[in-house]
Amino acid sequence: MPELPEVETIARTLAPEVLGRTILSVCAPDPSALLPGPEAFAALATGAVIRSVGRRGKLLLLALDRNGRDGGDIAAHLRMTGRIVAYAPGQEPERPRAVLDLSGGVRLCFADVRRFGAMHAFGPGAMAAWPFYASLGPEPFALTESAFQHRLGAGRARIKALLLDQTVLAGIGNIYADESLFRAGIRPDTPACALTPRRRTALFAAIQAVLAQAIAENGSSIRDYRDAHGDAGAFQNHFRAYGRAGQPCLDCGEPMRSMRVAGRTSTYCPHCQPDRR
DNA sequence: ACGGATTCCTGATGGC
DNA sequence: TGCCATCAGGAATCCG
Repeated sequence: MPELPEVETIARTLAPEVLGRTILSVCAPDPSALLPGPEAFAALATGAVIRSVGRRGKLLLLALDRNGRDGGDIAAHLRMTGRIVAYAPGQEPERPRAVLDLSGGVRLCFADVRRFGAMHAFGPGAMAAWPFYASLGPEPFALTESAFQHRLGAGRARIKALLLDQTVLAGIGNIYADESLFRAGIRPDTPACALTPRRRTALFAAIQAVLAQAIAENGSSIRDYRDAHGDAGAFQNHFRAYGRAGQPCLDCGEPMRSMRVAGRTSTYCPHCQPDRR
């Protein structure tokens, strides 16, 4: 599922394919893929030039330019199975929900078997008023350690629920929450009020280290994730917690266990991630 | 207010 | 081999 490292990789691989190209036309085999609707999307996007490719949390962002002025934005949320792939002329998109035809014969394809994701088009300045966008917390790499400590608060909310909350920190999903908590030695259901400053420091370092390594490995490909060239990532080969329930802990050999936290399967080592310290 | 359950959706998987 | 139940989960929404 595309989280911060995957979307970052998509942005990096997509940029050289689409920067400076004009959106010539839009088609949507699945009209629900485009918001606020296929006609409105086409009206906002057609004729605009892709000025920059970026990321905010798990959102892939295309900044548009129209006649040298701000042309609005396109924000794609891939949820679980979404893919954004740039196809060269002659290549055929695979099961697209939406296709943007760009100058030079390039086609930007949005595919998404489970249809949870969407591409949103916004006029100039309008994206900032989108509630989801406006409520996003800070980027994990644009935040001081003390600010991170403060954002976790001192309530009874379980730490994993906080890491998954995009208003607390933007970009972390189930994979990187489990991996970060394992590396920090913190059980997923530990309440924030039980985390000492020392534990929070370890968690902050673990989050940054895990995300940086995952970006360096071009993300994690469990099943669906691909970058904008259609290539898989490699961080799934470095998982130490996610998906390893029943397998021996790579640090101590004890069987990994799983529990439900915040509605998600959470895998942890009962020895290396003891409750409350 | 805050946590939990439900909903959306389809393909992979496992049991029988 | 085929069928069916279960599971995967990001975020909106509802509910206690």
